[in-house]
Amino acid sequence: MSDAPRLRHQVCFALYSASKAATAVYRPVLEDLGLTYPQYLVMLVLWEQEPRSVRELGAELGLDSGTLSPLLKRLEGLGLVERRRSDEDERRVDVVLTDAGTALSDRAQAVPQRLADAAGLSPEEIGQLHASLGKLTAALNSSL
Amino acid sequence: MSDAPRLRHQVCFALYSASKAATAVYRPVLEDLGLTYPQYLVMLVLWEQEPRSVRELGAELGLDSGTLSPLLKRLEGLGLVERRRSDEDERRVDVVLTDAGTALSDRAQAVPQRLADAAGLSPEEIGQLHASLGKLTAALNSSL
DNA sequence: CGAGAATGAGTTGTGCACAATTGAATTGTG
DNA sequence: CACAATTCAATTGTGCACAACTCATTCTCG
Repeated sequence: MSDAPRLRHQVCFALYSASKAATAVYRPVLEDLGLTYPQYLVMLVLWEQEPRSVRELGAELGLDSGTLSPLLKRLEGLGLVERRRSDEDERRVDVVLTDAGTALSDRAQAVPQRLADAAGLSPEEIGQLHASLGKLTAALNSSL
Repeated sequence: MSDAPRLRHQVCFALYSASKAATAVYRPVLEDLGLTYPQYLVMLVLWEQEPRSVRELGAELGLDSGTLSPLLKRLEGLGLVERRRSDEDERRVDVVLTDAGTALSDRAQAVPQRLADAAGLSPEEIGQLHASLGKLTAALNSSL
């Protein structure tokens, strides 16, 4: 019998699968909004507070400019955000919502409920899962 | 105060972050083996049993031929697998390990422990997290 | 003040994820 | 048997993730 690591025993694969399944549930809902999942994450951050520099967005989401620059360019193309060089620090690019970007927040209200409906977990289980994931992510990131 | 959904409250984002953090922990270890994370997953399946058709690999991993075909071509380029048309059903392509692919299993033994070390969770917490993720993934996938 | 280090955003290149399509092989059904 | 429907793998096209690099701006410290 082989002693190779088994796919189904790996927490790593469980995370990978769960994350893919969650974005798959979101995909059709977000498609109605004209957004991909990472674009939705950026909009979430901006709905909480704007303007935000590319660097700040990256810090919130764990993404670098290599990912964010073209993504923001697409959001700008959709007319949801605008980018402009900061006056105080001309290295920075501040991202702000357009009226259309702000307005989209209303239609995004129902998105998270979709996952809760599909999850089939009790609120307690959801809460505990969320807490465990938070601990795990913090520990993993601090180990790098 | 805004009633927009908040980034940090979303289980979805917790999953996304945890999954990215886990693959980031694996990345340097897998780099020593010359593999990316999805390539490692394919090797895991093959170490358990071979040959496997592209379709079977996809069913195990939740990936389609659009992802697997080029990935397998790269694994073949690395000399770890070979692909050949099935005799019984010429639509199928069977993937088999080369000697080098089989041998790599030994060096992959230590990979999963790396995540456990970095996770900072007790075995009980790991087990419960694993179980919750399994339930969640199953529920999400069945809701599609 | 001025030279070198650090920072912020962008670009390039590689690889994964997924939708949509193609084309060959097989299966099912009349 | 014939032929329509299905299955399987591959390809194309779009977008994300990340490493490595470039370049301008800002900071630091002698």
